[in-house]
Amino acid sequence: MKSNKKVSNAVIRRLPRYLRILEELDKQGEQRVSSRELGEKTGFTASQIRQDLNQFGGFGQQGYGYNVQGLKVEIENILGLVRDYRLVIIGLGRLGRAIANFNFVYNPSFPIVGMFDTNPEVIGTTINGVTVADVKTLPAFLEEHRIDIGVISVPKDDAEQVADTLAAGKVKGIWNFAPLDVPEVDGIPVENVHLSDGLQFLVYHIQQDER
Amino acid sequence: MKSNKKVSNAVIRRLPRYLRILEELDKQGEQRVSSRELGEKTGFTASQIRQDLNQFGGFGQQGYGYNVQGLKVEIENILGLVRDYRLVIIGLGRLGRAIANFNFVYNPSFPIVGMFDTNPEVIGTTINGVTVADVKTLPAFLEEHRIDIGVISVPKDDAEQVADTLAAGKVKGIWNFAPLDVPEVDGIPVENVHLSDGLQFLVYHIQQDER
DNA sequence: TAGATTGTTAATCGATTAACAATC
DNA sequence: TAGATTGTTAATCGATTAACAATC
Repeated sequence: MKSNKKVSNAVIRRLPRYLRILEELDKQGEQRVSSRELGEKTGFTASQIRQDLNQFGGFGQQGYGYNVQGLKVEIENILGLVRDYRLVIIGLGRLGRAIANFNFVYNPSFPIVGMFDTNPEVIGTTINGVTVADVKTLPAFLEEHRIDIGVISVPKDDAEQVADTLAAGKVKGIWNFAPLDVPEVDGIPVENVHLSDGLQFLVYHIQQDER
Repeated sequence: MKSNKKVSNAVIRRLPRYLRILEELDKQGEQRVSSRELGEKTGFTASQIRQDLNQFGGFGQQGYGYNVQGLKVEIENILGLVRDYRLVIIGLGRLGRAIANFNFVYNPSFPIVGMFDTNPEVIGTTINGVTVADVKTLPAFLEEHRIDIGVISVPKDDAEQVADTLAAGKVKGIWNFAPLDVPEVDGIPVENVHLSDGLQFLVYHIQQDER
């Protein structure tokens, strides 16, 4: 760690992309990579990559570049990907089950350890080995277990209340899939996912091409 | 339409958010909204909102603000949300099925009219009324039907090849969920979705708070 | 050593915010 | 009319790119 002034979110959001490429290169057995190569593979400029990485430290070596595995580990450390993060998910309708399944397959370091819903037909069912409980039991569950991240996939109108319950239960972050922006509660970071926004952005460009 | 210089993507990406709020206000029966109110609800500054909207035209009225329904329609027009867009989805494993279900519920204007996979156990099954076909039949299907958007949810190593097939079949846009960045082919716009990146961004902030 | 590539400063570019005249 | 709020220009801010000395 080199500087103590806050690093911008724009930089942080690029780190997972760098990480993806580094994992790829590592799997291919590559030992070194230059900022130029990394630029080609990520679509950013070499200059920007060096600028970004130097916010955190001088990970490279003049005349050589970066050690693939070393840089991968550095970025994992920066992002905090050094331990598992335990999730609960609230709302196991279609969307919730989809997220649970996706997460089960693609994010093994983010185990979902609790599932909650209000629907009596859903409560008691088992998804990826976890039994869905009544959302009324959520506060007690959060009290008992140390939960890192709450995933919200309930209907829009219930989302804020769920966020409040999660905040009261001292989760450390909220990953929201309900189609509204959940505001920060108690300074707990929130990541609002709006898949449809990306689709609408795509449509804009499709329509531009049609002119 | 007022100016003909290209509007930046940063602006376009904010439009779906404005639209969400306007739909909400419209549903609540609100007739008018000021840039200040819109700013409070979206988290952007009033100044930025006026600046953004004026890239496309003067939709407001001094001393009054914006007409909710009018502005909603304007933004829908800008984004191109004036007709349905027909999708095909390739890859109906866990992730693909999740996306298909999500899309079926939340994006009714984006019907999935074709589903394709390589797995004999998946081919022939029906999801939301659509029967999964062998991916070998995809080129013929694209030839026969006018498809707007191809959704990619195949394993990483197959994604680029699928993208090429979609491009050859003259889709107008690609919505990619495979965990790599599909590059543009033939200038066809691509929206790469990386859910895990958002989760990693969240983890960074969680870990910062723990300092 | 010579060549390559970083780390870092300075220059540029673009996006956001502030300010206010226009006007409903 | 007076008050409110836009549209728009100018100022500021921040992020990206360029350049190059340092150095492996």
